Amino acid sequence: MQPQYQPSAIEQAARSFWTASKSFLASEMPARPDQPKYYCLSMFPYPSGKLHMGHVRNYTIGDVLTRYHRMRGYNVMQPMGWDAFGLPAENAAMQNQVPPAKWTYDNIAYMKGQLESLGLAIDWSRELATCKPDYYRWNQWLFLRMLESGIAYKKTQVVNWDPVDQTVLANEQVIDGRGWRTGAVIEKREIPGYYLAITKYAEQLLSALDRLPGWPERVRTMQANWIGKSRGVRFSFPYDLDREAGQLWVYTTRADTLMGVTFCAVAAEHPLAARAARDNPELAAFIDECRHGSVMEADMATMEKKGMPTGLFVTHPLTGVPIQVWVGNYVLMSYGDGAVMGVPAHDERDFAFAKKYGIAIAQVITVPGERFSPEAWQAWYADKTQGVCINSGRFDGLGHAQAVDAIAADLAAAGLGDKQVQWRLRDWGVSRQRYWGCPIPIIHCPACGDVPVPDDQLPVVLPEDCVPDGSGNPLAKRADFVDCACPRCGAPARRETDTMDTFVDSSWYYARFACPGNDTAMVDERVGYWMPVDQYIGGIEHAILHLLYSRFWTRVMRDLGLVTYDEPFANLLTQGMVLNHIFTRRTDKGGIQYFAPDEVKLELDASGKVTGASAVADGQPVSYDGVGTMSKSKRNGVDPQSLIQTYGADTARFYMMFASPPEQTLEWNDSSVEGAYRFLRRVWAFAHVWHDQVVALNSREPNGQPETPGSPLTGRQKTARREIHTHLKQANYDFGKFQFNTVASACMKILKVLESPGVEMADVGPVGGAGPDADQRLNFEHTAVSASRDWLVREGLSILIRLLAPITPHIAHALWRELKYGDDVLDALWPEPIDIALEQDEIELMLQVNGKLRGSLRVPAAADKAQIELIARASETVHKAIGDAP
RNA sequence: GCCGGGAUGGCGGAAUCGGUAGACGCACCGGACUCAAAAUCCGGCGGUGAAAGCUGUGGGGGUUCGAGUCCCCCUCCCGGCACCA
Repeated sequence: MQPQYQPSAIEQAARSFWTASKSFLASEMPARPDQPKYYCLSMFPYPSGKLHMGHVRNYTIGDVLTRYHRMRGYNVMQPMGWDAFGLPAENAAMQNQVPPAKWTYDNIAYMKGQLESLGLAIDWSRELATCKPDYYRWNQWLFLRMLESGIAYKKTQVVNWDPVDQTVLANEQVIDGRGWRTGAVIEKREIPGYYLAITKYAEQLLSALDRLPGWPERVRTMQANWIGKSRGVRFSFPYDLDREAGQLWVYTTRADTLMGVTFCAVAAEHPLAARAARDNPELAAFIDECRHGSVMEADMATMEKKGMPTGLFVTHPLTGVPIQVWVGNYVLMSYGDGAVMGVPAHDERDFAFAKKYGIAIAQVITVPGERFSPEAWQAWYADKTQGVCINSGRFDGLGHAQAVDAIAADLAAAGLGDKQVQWRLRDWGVSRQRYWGCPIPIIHCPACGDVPVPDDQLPVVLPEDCVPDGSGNPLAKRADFVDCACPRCGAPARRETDTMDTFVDSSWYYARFACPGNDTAMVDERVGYWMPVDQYIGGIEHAILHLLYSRFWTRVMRDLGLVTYDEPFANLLTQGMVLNHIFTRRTDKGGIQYFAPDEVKLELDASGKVTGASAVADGQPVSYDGVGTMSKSKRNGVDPQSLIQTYGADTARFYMMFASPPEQTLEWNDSSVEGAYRFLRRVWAFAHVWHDQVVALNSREPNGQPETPGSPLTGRQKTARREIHTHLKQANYDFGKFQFNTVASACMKILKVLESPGVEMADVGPVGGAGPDADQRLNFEHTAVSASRDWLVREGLSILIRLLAPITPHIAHALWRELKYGDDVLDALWPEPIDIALEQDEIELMLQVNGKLRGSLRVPAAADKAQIELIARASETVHKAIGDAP
């Protein structure tokens, strides 16, 4: 055994061993029939070039769980793949004149090497890349099924247009009016495209959230908010304009205030607004302003309410009073019918609007004991469950719920409306005007219109040699792709050049992992064995987009009879981000200069407190700007590759697990990485020192885990053993809670116990001076004390190595073999604390008198309450505490 | 505004059922080894105090023999949603 810990050598050897023994090949036919399956999945990466720390954290968490469950006896599967379509490939292509396909495949090859160097227990035989035809053909196939069932449909609609990426974005991909990827201000454009009717599943997607106890509360809440169910009344104001009769439909959650309507407001894009603008240039100009200006403002919520009267009047559905219609910039065309009733007395926005334009304010709700004033209505009328109707004719005196019921009933009787549920969720627009994506399998025929590509012509293969130049979709210029024959009439036709949103690709990859190699079906019976995913791990940033789409896609597959489960991910762990310190300096020109943490020297006071910072280069002060996500622009990134090269994968993994619980953010600290390395070195050194004794014992009793040592343990050894088993018990508890930071600390504590001098000394009272150093341990005589000591060390090390195995698999693998515990720690039984070891003769009790801590007391573990009280009363501290009391 | 999560030493973080607050690590301080330094090892490390003790988990109340933990009120921080009618 090497005396020095050499991570690169032992890590390479361990990985060669795993590869040679096909250790991580998963099978639907487990070795033992009673083995439960455990499908552990980390969100697959986009092959952007190289791994970042977020990936390392994500995949380490997944790997720890995979290896832990394997040693616990589960039939585990941990696959990996590549979310390989996407815009960065096109951008890189434009910069380097390289086809996106080549760029992507090169990145995959490099990043796969990086993942392998982390020592992940991945079944690479299931690897997939979404940009390969054998994967995306099933996107196309399912899309065609959705067209048949009406889930997929084509429409022309105002869409979110990202001017930088030159493509449409789904609502989910627009954040604060900007593109989720580019940050560019989104424009509105009317473009035809394909949509998936996710709204048909809105009710299911919402109600099933309650049946996902393994998901974080936060994610479920975010999805519920996004789906946005609201109950109210949809009704119409009839109108008759120049003998052109019609109805202005609106939606309200506050039908009880219907009698307080003093105006109506419609969105700029509303047909009624367009009609009024026909002979009103001023209004037309205003509508134009709204259309172009509104989304430009990132802070729409605080934008001033603006409007203009249309001069058109509609009729109040119950009173028949004429109501003026306005165009309002605060009315959204995309929600409800793009029109609202205006009740200034009981709605904040309507109030602001009415006040600005001098529209009447009519109170129709009163709260007993409060005096109404339009300015102060919010203060006393915040809760709609209080208050009753007034000035509302026959509805006077009704509370909120009864008034809504009564008014809805009257509207229904008049044939003008009824109660309705309204959703915030919109259908999912999947057309993208981009090259590097899955082709939409449609052919446009001049005679037959839009014709689906027949199944036997799938996949529609994307040419991989295009180099985009930034001027639109290069597919449109590829005659060999575009020109085709209409499948229906055979006439020359054009192939659709839009590709699918890449979120389609990631909506079902987890199911495909269960069925590698099937080229005749999207999925097969093997999904029945592996799915749903038992543990999914990924970033919180996917809480809405990817996770909601996947839940929707799963339901579509279920309704087509492809799968039988409702939810794809039984348990979800959202790992925290990896942060690092940010150092800056203001430049002369007023800009900000960033300094990498290793370019900064911290100034400390005598207690170790940071008092200032300066740049290493020039000694001038820099300011500390707290922590933030690692990024190139802030110069605070740490490259996983150099970390692994310096310390090895085990140190990187151990540090990641130790620094913070998985769900919390992790603040980078170079010194703590050193600490992790130091610990693993100490583990190795300790194993080296005891190598011969442990090997001797293991060779004598190859299968032996005897629960009693050959010669009895000394008192100190007994205590040490109890401590080890107590830490083990704690570690097992924490593993169950996914609290890996305290598991790591339990490992450190166990090593500390094993290293403590008392373990190898006879009971001769307190040991004077420092304990014997490592070299002396080797020369220790083989007395009875040393025999029981060897036994204790062997047991302690076997526990420690197995606890470490999921976190630092390479060193655990090497030590397990070096010390002859067995051939493969992967096959070792998970360690369990032994009751006898946990027993104590004496226990320490804390003495509290009147709630104040007054000392401690050692009593026999078997003592009963009366005995303890007797001992306590006899103790001096108690006497003193009682005696001092008045 | 609404929803969710937080606040514990110089720092990252422990504390499972209401029962020794600060485990473990980092940083720092002292010592050993060394010509010296690094590495390593030993010891110390919330505040205050010579000590006994007192005090201390964002702030204020409460329940309890006993509260970081339970209840009420407040402040601040992080994340999500938001002219959603």
